[in-house]
Order: sequence, then C-alpha cells, then structure tokens
Amino acid sequence: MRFSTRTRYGLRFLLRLAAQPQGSLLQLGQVAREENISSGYLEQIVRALRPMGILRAVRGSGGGYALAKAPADINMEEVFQHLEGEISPVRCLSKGRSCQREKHCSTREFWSELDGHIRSFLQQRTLQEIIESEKHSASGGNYVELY
Amino acid sequence: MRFSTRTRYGLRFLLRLAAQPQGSLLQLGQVAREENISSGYLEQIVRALRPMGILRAVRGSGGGYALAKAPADINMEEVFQHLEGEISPVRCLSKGRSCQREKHCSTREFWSELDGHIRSFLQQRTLQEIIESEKHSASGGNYVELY
DNA sequence: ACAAAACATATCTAATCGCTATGTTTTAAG
DNA sequence: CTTAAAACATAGCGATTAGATATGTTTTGT
Repeated sequence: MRFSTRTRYGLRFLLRLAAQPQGSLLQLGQVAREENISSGYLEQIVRALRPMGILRAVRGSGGGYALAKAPADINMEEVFQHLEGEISPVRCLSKGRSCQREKHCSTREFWSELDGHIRSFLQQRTLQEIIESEKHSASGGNYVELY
Repeated sequence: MRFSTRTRYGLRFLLRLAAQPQGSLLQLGQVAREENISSGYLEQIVRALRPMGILRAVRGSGGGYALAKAPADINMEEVFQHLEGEISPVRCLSKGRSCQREKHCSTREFWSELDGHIRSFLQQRTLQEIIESEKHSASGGNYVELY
C-alpha cells in the first residue's frame, strides 16, 4: 500500500502554486527543475489535475499556472481522486463495481470502514493546512531529494 | 493506493481460522478450495504470516492450522505489516529510510499524519471485531467471488 | 510403505509505475 | 510575421511488482 509518485509530485506542484503570491504565474518547467522532476512527467501529472478546475493556465510564451481556487478550498480527497485514480483499498468498493459475495462477505465491512477512514482524513485536509504546518518546520532552502 | 490480494487473502484465511471451533484444525487446501484461491499462492501468503507467531501448524497427514492467539489479541496493523510488507504511504517514512529533504519538506508532515491515521485504525481493529461485524450482515452460504 | 498434509524455492506472465520521446497549439516579443 | 517559449497531448518503453504456477522436500498418521 503506497501512494504513487504521481500523487506525491502533483501535491508538491500544488504546494508550489499555493506558496506563490496571489495572481502571479508559475511555470511548470521551473517547478520541475527545482523539485528534480522530469518536466514531461510533471506535465502528465498536471494534466490529470486539470479536470478538477483548480488550475488557471495561461498558454504561450510567458505563460504559466496559478491556482483558480483558494488553498483552503482544495481538499486532499479531491486531489488524490484525480492523481491516484481510485482510492478504494479493494476493488469491489470502487463505484460502479460490485461483487457477488457482497451480501455475505466477512471482510467487506472492514474494508469499507478503512476506506471511509482514509477518505474522511483526506477530505478534512486542505492545501492551506499543509502550507501552514510547513511553515513551522520548514527552513526553506534548496531541494535535494524527492518524496 | 490499493491493498494487494496477499493481504486480502491472508485476512480471509485468518477469519476462517478464527471462525473455527477452539482447538480444531483447519486445512489450508480446504480454505483454498472454498475461497477460490490457488492453494500454492495461499501457502506463500501463510508463510508470510508465520513469523508473527499467531499460527499453530500441525504437519503431516491429518495436520492443519489453528490460531495460537485469541482473535481479540490479533490486530490488523500487525497482520498488514506482515502481509503487505510496509504500510507507509511514502518510502521516506519507512523505518531505516530517510531523506535529505527531511528538514524542510513541505509534505512530510502530511504523509506522516496520514500514515499515523491508517496505522492507528488498523491497530484498534482486531480479528474478533471483524468476526462480530460479520455475524450481523452475513447470510453464511456459498462463496462465489473474491475480495 | 504410503498418502496427506505442511514447508520451501524458482520461475513465469501480466499489469502497473515511472518516465521518455515526439509532437501540436497558443501567444508574447522582436 | 517569424521565432521562441510556454501549455497541451499521445504513444511507447524499461523496470518493477503483483499474482500466481510448478516442482519439489519434510513431517506424520494410518
């Protein structure tokens, strides 16, 4: 059970945007360089975020990205949903899926509760909160390795 | 983010043992048949559980498995640890690992809290509880498909 | 001795992850 | 109106992991 680099990189990208002065643009290539992420890969990841509608993109030379919503209004459950694809710990809990054992399955209830627990934690966490907890421990500085 | 079949099958195996009358043995092959799991694969999974010390195995003809501990004393965090390998949502939180960004990482704190949340949920859940919640919804019967 | 069970290891296949390569389209600047 | 820089988009590749299968060895009751 491990979250993919997609989710980790995507989150870091969003945090960079959120840390940016309101209204200014940040270029993907710059983030990629500073965070040691391949820019091609980061573009894929950002593409997955686009349908969320939290990004404002300006195309063409001098373009870049900005957040289209306040960091306090962006919760992790949404973000994970788009980056990770599906969060459900087991397939049969994904929407649209079902299973014939459903009615008498000894573990379904357990998986469902675990799923709910993770979801509600993520729902309560906003970008804003993550930035704030960052300020306490952060020393700023240069980025060396990756999460 | 999804738990592997190892964990799901292993949990189902343990539930079968826990549902067994105290002291009696249950054979792996029988569970494999009834749960539609390849017995070879289930053996691998059970092997991963062995170091936990919760299994009593009787070898030779007429042998089988039983729980060596009370279901109420077996929590899911331990079980997952052995079946899933590592639970940490990101690599740098695994024990023994570290990361140069550690001191100024914007996301570490968040991942750590998510990790803690999942862990404590699993720690509080025992085999006993899962069996009990099963009794409410279960209709018994034949097993058709798999979780 | 034999059969049935637990115990053990090597190997295979398919899916997924993480990433690269190769574009197209838009737009500011000269 | 060309050029460069950015966002936008798709296909495919190499390595890893998941999910088994195959092929045994060892133990023990009958």
